[in-house]
Amino acid sequence: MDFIEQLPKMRLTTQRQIILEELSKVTSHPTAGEVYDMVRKRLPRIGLGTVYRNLELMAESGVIVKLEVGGTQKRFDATTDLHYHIRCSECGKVDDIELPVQHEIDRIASEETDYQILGHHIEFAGVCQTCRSSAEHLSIN
Amino acid sequence: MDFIEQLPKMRLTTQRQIILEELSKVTSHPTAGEVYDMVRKRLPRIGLGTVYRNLELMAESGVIVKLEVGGTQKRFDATTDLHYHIRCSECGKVDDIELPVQHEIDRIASEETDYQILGHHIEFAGVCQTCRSSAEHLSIN
DNA sequence: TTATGTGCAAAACATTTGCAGGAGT
DNA sequence: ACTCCTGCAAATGTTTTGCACATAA
Repeated sequence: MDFIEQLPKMRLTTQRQIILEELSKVTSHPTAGEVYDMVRKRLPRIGLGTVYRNLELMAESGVIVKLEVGGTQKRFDATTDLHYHIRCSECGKVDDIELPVQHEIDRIASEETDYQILGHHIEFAGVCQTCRSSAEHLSIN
Repeated sequence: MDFIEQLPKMRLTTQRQIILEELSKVTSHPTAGEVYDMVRKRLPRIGLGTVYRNLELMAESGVIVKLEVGGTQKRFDATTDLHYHIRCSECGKVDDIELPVQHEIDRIASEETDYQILGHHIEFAGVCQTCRSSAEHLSIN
Protein backbone atom coordinates (compact mmCIF):
# COMPACT_ATOMS: atom_id res chain seq x y z
CA MET A 1 0.00 0.00 0.00
CA ASP A 2 2.45 2.62 -1.12
CA PHE A 3 -0.20 5.07 -2.36
CA ILE A 4 0.22 6.78 1.01
CA GLU A 5 3.63 7.80 -0.26
CA GLN A 6 2.30 8.77 -3.66
CA LEU A 7 -0.65 10.88 -2.68
CA PRO A 8 1.27 13.93 -1.42
CA LYS A 9 2.85 14.17 -4.86
CA MET A 10 -0.52 14.12 -6.61
CA ARG A 11 -1.52 17.70 -7.25
CA LEU A 12 -5.12 18.76 -7.41
CA THR A 13 -5.38 20.16 -10.91
CA THR A 14 -8.44 21.38 -12.75
CA GLN A 15 -7.97 18.60 -15.29
CA ARG A 16 -7.99 15.91 -12.61
CA GLN A 17 -11.05 17.30 -10.90
CA ILE A 18 -13.05 17.53 -14.09
CA ILE A 19 -12.03 14.10 -15.33
CA LEU A 20 -13.17 12.62 -12.04
CA GLU A 21 -16.37 14.65 -12.00
CA GLU A 22 -17.32 13.63 -15.51
CA LEU A 23 -16.51 9.99 -14.89
CA SER A 24 -18.61 10.07 -11.72
CA LYS A 25 -21.60 11.41 -13.63
CA VAL A 26 -22.04 8.34 -15.77
CA THR A 27 -22.58 4.63 -15.26
CA SER A 28 -21.60 3.71 -18.78
CA HIS A 29 -18.00 2.64 -18.14
CA PRO A 30 -16.54 4.95 -20.78
CA THR A 31 -13.33 4.35 -22.64
CA ALA A 32 -10.49 6.86 -22.36
CA GLY A 33 -11.58 8.39 -25.65
CA GLU A 34 -15.13 8.79 -24.41
CA VAL A 35 -13.91 10.46 -21.21
CA TYR A 36 -11.83 12.75 -23.39
CA ASP A 37 -14.94 13.77 -25.34
CA MET A 38 -16.91 14.39 -22.16
CA VAL A 39 -14.16 16.44 -20.53
CA ARG A 40 -13.41 18.41 -23.67
CA LYS A 41 -16.84 20.03 -23.52
CA ARG A 42 -15.69 21.79 -20.37
CA LEU A 43 -11.95 22.01 -21.08
CA PRO A 44 -11.62 22.26 -24.86
CA ARG A 45 -7.84 22.45 -24.81
CA ILE A 46 -7.17 19.36 -22.70
CA GLY A 47 -4.87 16.84 -24.32
CA LEU A 48 -5.75 13.21 -24.89
CA GLY A 49 -2.47 12.25 -23.22
CA THR A 50 -3.52 14.08 -20.07
CA VAL A 51 -6.72 12.06 -19.95
CA TYR A 52 -4.86 8.79 -20.37
CA ARG A 53 -2.19 9.76 -17.82
CA ASN A 54 -4.70 10.79 -15.19
CA LEU A 55 -7.08 7.88 -15.65
CA GLU A 56 -4.08 5.60 -15.22
CA LEU A 57 -2.85 7.48 -12.14
CA MET A 58 -6.26 7.53 -10.52
CA ALA A 59 -6.69 3.84 -11.19
CA GLU A 60 -3.30 3.13 -9.59
CA SER A 61 -4.19 5.09 -6.49
CA GLY A 62 -7.57 3.40 -6.26
CA VAL A 63 -9.75 6.48 -6.80
CA ILE A 64 -11.29 4.84 -9.86
CA VAL A 65 -11.18 1.37 -11.39
CA LYS A 66 -9.76 0.36 -14.73
CA LEU A 67 -11.84 -2.36 -16.35
CA GLU A 68 -9.96 -4.76 -18.54
CA VAL A 69 -13.02 -6.28 -20.12
CA GLY A 70 -13.52 -7.64 -23.58
CA GLY A 71 -13.13 -5.41 -26.59
CA THR A 72 -10.13 -3.45 -27.76
CA GLN A 73 -10.30 -0.55 -25.35
CA LYS A 74 -9.96 -0.25 -21.60
CA ARG A 75 -12.89 1.20 -19.70
CA PHE A 76 -13.09 3.22 -16.50
CA ASP A 77 -15.48 3.21 -13.58
CA ALA A 78 -15.79 5.69 -10.72
CA THR A 79 -17.58 3.07 -8.61
CA THR A 80 -14.76 1.31 -6.82
CA ASP A 81 -16.53 -1.32 -4.76
CA LEU A 82 -16.32 -4.78 -6.28
CA HIS A 83 -19.14 -5.58 -8.65
CA TYR A 84 -19.49 -7.52 -11.87
CA HIS A 85 -20.15 -6.55 -15.44
CA ILE A 86 -21.96 -7.72 -18.51
CA ARG A 87 -20.83 -6.81 -21.96
CA CYS A 88 -22.98 -6.86 -25.06
CA SER A 89 -21.36 -9.06 -27.66
CA GLU A 90 -23.03 -7.06 -30.42
CA CYS A 91 -22.44 -3.41 -29.53
CA GLY A 92 -19.78 -3.63 -26.81
CA LYS A 93 -21.81 -1.77 -24.19
CA VAL A 94 -20.86 -2.62 -20.61
CA ASP A 95 -23.39 -2.59 -17.76
CA ASP A 96 -23.18 -3.48 -14.10
CA ILE A 97 -24.85 -6.67 -13.03
CA GLU A 98 -26.28 -7.10 -9.55
CA LEU A 99 -24.83 -10.40 -8.53
CA PRO A 100 -23.65 -11.07 -4.96
CA VAL A 101 -19.87 -10.82 -4.77
CA GLN A 102 -18.41 -14.30 -4.56
CA HIS A 103 -15.84 -13.60 -1.87
CA GLU A 104 -15.16 -17.24 -1.19
CA ILE A 105 -13.74 -18.02 -4.61
CA ASP A 106 -10.56 -16.09 -3.88
CA ARG A 107 -9.85 -18.46 -1.02
CA ILE A 108 -10.68 -21.51 -3.11
CA ALA A 109 -8.50 -20.18 -5.90
CA SER A 110 -5.55 -19.57 -3.59
CA GLU A 111 -5.59 -23.26 -2.67
CA GLU A 112 -5.40 -24.20 -6.34
CA THR A 113 -2.52 -22.03 -7.45
CA ASP A 114 0.88 -20.82 -6.38
CA TYR A 115 -0.01 -17.29 -7.41
CA GLN A 116 -0.65 -14.82 -4.65
CA ILE A 117 -4.31 -13.94 -5.28
CA LEU A 118 -5.10 -10.25 -5.48
CA GLY A 119 -8.75 -10.55 -6.49
CA HIS A 120 -11.06 -11.58 -9.27
CA HIS A 121 -13.52 -10.24 -11.74
CA ILE A 122 -16.49 -11.86 -13.42
CA GLU A 123 -17.58 -10.71 -16.83
CA PHE A 124 -20.75 -11.97 -18.42
CA ALA A 125 -21.26 -12.01 -22.16
CA GLY A 126 -24.71 -11.34 -23.49
CA VAL A 127 -26.84 -9.50 -25.98
CA CYS A 128 -28.53 -6.34 -24.76
CA GLN A 129 -32.20 -5.52 -25.23
CA THR A 130 -31.45 -2.88 -27.85
CA CYS A 131 -29.41 -5.21 -30.01
CA ARG A 132 -31.95 -7.99 -29.67
CA SER A 133 -34.74 -5.67 -30.79
CA SER A 134 -32.88 -4.46 -33.83
CA ALA A 135 -32.00 -8.04 -34.80
CA GLU A 136 -35.54 -9.41 -34.45
CA HIS A 137 -36.19 -9.63 -38.15
CA LEU A 138 -33.05 -11.72 -38.60
CA SER A 139 -33.72 -14.54 -36.19
CA ILE A 140 -35.50 -17.61 -37.45
CA ASN A 141 -34.91 -19.99 -34.53
CA MET B 1 -25.58 -21.68 -34.45
CA ASP B 2 -24.83 -20.68 -37.98
CA PHE B 3 -21.30 -22.15 -38.02
CA ILE B 4 -22.89 -25.11 -39.76
CA GLU B 5 -23.46 -22.78 -42.67
CA GLN B 6 -20.01 -21.28 -42.45
CA LEU B 7 -17.93 -24.42 -42.18
CA PRO B 8 -18.30 -25.55 -45.80
CA LYS B 9 -16.80 -22.25 -46.83
CA MET B 10 -13.81 -22.70 -44.54
CA ARG B 11 -11.02 -24.20 -46.55
CA LEU B 12 -8.43 -26.43 -44.99
CA THR B 13 -5.22 -24.60 -45.76
CA THR B 14 -1.70 -25.38 -44.63
CA GLN B 15 -1.64 -22.11 -42.73
CA ARG B 16 -4.78 -22.97 -40.78
CA GLN B 17 -3.60 -26.44 -39.91
CA ILE B 18 -0.25 -25.23 -38.65
CA ILE B 19 -1.72 -22.33 -36.67
CA LEU B 20 -4.06 -24.77 -34.94
CA GLU B 21 -1.31 -27.34 -34.40
CA GLU B 22 1.04 -24.82 -32.85
CA LEU B 23 -1.66 -23.32 -30.65
CA SER B 24 -2.61 -26.81 -29.48
CA LYS B 25 0.97 -27.55 -28.46
CA VAL B 26 1.11 -24.92 -25.73
CA THR B 27 -0.82 -24.05 -22.62
CA SER B 28 0.53 -20.53 -22.39
CA HIS B 29 -2.40 -18.66 -23.97
CA PRO B 30 -0.25 -16.92 -26.56
CA THR B 31 -1.04 -13.58 -28.16
CA ALA B 32 -1.48 -13.33 -31.92
CA GLY B 33 2.10 -12.11 -32.21
CA GLU B 34 3.38 -15.07 -30.24
CA VAL B 35 1.41 -17.47 -32.43
CA TYR B 36 2.91 -15.71 -35.45
CA ASP B 37 6.42 -16.34 -34.09
CA MET B 38 5.65 -20.00 -33.42
CA VAL B 39 4.13 -20.58 -36.83
CA ARG B 40 6.82 -18.70 -38.68
CA LYS B 41 9.39 -21.30 -37.66
CA ARG B 42 7.54 -23.75 -39.88
CA LEU B 43 6.09 -21.33 -42.47
CA PRO B 44 8.58 -18.48 -42.70
CA ARG B 45 6.61 -16.57 -45.34
CA ILE B 46 3.27 -16.51 -43.52
CA GLY B 47 1.84 -13.03 -43.03
CA LEU B 48 0.87 -11.59 -39.69
CA GLY B 49 -2.50 -10.69 -41.18
CA THR B 50 -3.14 -14.33 -42.02
CA VAL B 51 -2.51 -15.29 -38.41
CA TYR B 52 -4.90 -12.62 -37.14
CA ARG B 53 -7.56 -13.49 -39.70
CA ASN B 54 -7.45 -17.18 -38.96
CA LEU B 55 -7.33 -16.91 -35.20
CA GLU B 56 -10.40 -14.69 -35.45
CA LEU B 57 -12.19 -17.08 -37.79
CA MET B 58 -11.40 -20.11 -35.69
CA ALA B 59 -12.59 -18.32 -32.58
CA GLU B 60 -15.85 -17.42 -34.32
CA SER B 61 -16.48 -20.99 -35.36
CA GLY B 62 -15.63 -22.25 -31.88
CA VAL B 63 -12.55 -24.29 -32.77
CA ILE B 64 -10.47 -22.17 -30.40
CA VAL B 65 -11.26 -19.55 -27.78
CA LYS B 66 -10.31 -15.90 -27.82
CA LEU B 67 -9.48 -14.69 -24.32
CA GLU B 68 -10.25 -11.08 -23.65
CA VAL B 69 -8.34 -10.87 -20.42
CA GLY B 70 -6.45 -7.98 -18.91
CA GLY B 71 -3.48 -6.53 -20.69
CA THR B 72 -3.27 -4.91 -24.08
CA GLN B 73 -3.33 -7.97 -26.28
CA LYS B 74 -5.87 -10.68 -26.89
CA ARG B 75 -4.83 -14.23 -26.16
CA PHE B 76 -5.86 -17.53 -27.70
CA ASP B 77 -6.51 -20.95 -26.27
CA ALA B 78 -7.02 -24.26 -28.06
CA THR B 79 -8.80 -25.70 -25.01
CA THR B 80 -12.41 -24.81 -25.61
CA ASP B 81 -14.16 -26.23 -22.56
CA LEU B 82 -15.01 -23.54 -20.03
CA HIS B 83 -12.33 -22.93 -17.46
CA TYR B 84 -11.01 -19.91 -15.65
CA HIS B 85 -7.77 -18.00 -15.78
CA ILE B 86 -5.36 -16.17 -13.57
CA ARG B 87 -3.19 -13.38 -14.86
CA CYS B 88 0.02 -12.17 -13.25
CA SER B 89 -0.26 -8.46 -12.60
CA GLU B 90 3.50 -8.13 -12.85
CA CYS B 91 4.48 -10.01 -16.00
CA GLY B 92 1.12 -10.55 -17.72
CA LYS B 93 1.43 -14.33 -17.88
CA VAL B 94 -1.92 -16.15 -18.03
CA ASP B 95 -2.44 -19.60 -16.49
CA ASP B 96 -5.45 -21.85 -16.14
CA ILE B 97 -6.89 -22.18 -12.68
CA GLU B 98 -8.66 -25.34 -11.57
CA LEU B 99 -11.84 -23.98 -10.10
CA PRO B 100 -15.18 -25.75 -10.52
CA VAL B 101 -17.21 -24.04 -13.22
CA GLN B 102 -19.96 -21.98 -11.59
CA HIS B 103 -22.76 -22.98 -13.95
CA GLU B 104 -25.46 -21.59 -11.71
CA ILE B 105 -24.36 -17.98 -11.93
CA ASP B 106 -25.55 -17.69 -15.52
CA ARG B 107 -29.06 -18.46 -14.35
CA ILE B 108 -28.79 -16.05 -11.42
CA ALA B 109 -27.45 -13.40 -13.76
CA SER B 110 -30.26 -13.86 -16.27
CA GLU B 111 -32.75 -13.01 -13.53
CA GLU B 112 -30.92 -9.78 -12.80
CA THR B 113 -30.59 -8.38 -16.29
CA ASP B 114 -32.50 -7.94 -19.51
CA TYR B 115 -29.52 -9.10 -21.49
CA GLN B 116 -29.72 -12.51 -23.05
CA ILE B 117 -26.88 -14.30 -21.21
CA LEU B 118 -24.40 -16.11 -23.42
CA GLY B 119 -21.91 -17.11 -20.75
CA HIS B 120 -19.37 -15.81 -18.31
CA HIS B 121 -15.70 -15.80 -17.58
CA ILE B 122 -13.83 -15.41 -14.32
CA GLU B 123 -10.38 -13.90 -14.32
CA PHE B 124 -8.26 -13.83 -11.20
CA ALA B 125 -5.54 -11.29 -10.67
CA GLY B 126 -2.43 -12.38 -8.84
CA VAL B 127 1.33 -12.40 -8.69
CA CYS B 128 3.06 -15.51 -9.99
CA GLN B 129 5.78 -17.41 -8.14
CA THR B 130 8.49 -16.17 -10.49
CA CYS B 131 7.61 -12.52 -10.02
CA ARG B 132 7.33 -12.93 -6.27
CA SER B 133 10.76 -14.51 -6.12
CA SER B 134 12.41 -11.80 -8.14
CA ALA B 135 10.76 -9.10 -6.00
CA GLU B 136 11.74 -10.61 -2.65
CA HIS B 137 14.45 -8.10 -1.91
CA LEU B 138 12.02 -5.23 -2.45
CA SER B 139 9.30 -6.17 0.01
CA ILE B 140 9.51 -4.81 3.50
CA ASN B 141 6.01 -5.61 4.78
C1' DT C 1 -12.96 -23.01 -62.65
C1' DT C 2 -13.89 -19.97 -59.18
C1' DA C 3 -14.67 -18.43 -54.74
C1' DT C 4 -11.90 -18.24 -50.84
C1' DG C 5 -7.32 -17.55 -48.80
C1' DT C 6 -2.59 -15.60 -48.66
C1' DG C 7 1.45 -12.35 -48.45
C1' DC C 8 2.61 -7.87 -48.36
C1' DA C 9 2.24 -3.28 -47.14
C1' DA C 10 -0.36 0.44 -45.77
C1' DA C 11 -3.96 2.07 -42.86
C1' DA C 12 -6.54 2.35 -38.76
C1' DC C 13 -6.83 2.36 -33.92
C1' DA C 14 -5.45 2.67 -29.09
C1' DT C 15 -2.07 4.10 -26.03
C1' DT C 16 2.34 6.03 -24.53
C1' DT C 17 5.98 9.33 -24.41
C1' DG C 18 9.39 13.49 -25.05
C1' DC C 19 9.57 18.00 -24.43
C1' DA C 20 8.97 22.98 -23.67
C1' DG C 21 6.10 25.85 -21.35
C1' DG C 22 2.41 26.25 -17.41
C1' DA C 23 0.54 25.89 -12.82
C1' DG C 24 -0.13 23.93 -7.95
C1' DT C 25 1.88 24.06 -3.39
C1' DA D 1 11.03 28.65 -6.47
C1' DC D 2 10.63 23.93 -7.31
C1' DT D 3 8.38 20.16 -8.87
C1' DC D 4 4.93 18.22 -10.96
C1' DC D 5 1.59 18.64 -14.75
C1' DT D 6 -0.20 19.87 -19.28
C1' DG D 7 -0.76 20.39 -24.34
C1' DC D 8 1.00 19.09 -28.39
C1' DA D 9 2.79 16.04 -31.53
C1' DA D 10 5.37 12.27 -32.60
C1' DA D 11 6.27 7.49 -31.61
C1' DT D 12 4.85 2.89 -30.40
C1' DG D 13 2.22 -1.17 -30.31
C1' DT D 14 -1.68 -3.91 -31.87
C1' DT D 15 -5.05 -5.15 -35.14
C1' DT D 16 -7.39 -4.56 -39.55
C1' DT D 17 -7.68 -4.05 -44.43
C1' DG D 18 -6.97 -3.50 -49.75
C1' DC D 19 -5.25 -5.75 -53.37
C1' DA D 20 -2.97 -8.79 -56.75
C1' DC D 21 -1.70 -13.41 -56.87
C1' DA D 22 -2.18 -18.30 -55.23
C1' DT D 23 -4.71 -22.40 -54.15
C1' DA D 24 -8.31 -25.70 -52.20
C1' DA D 25 -12.39 -27.78 -53.62
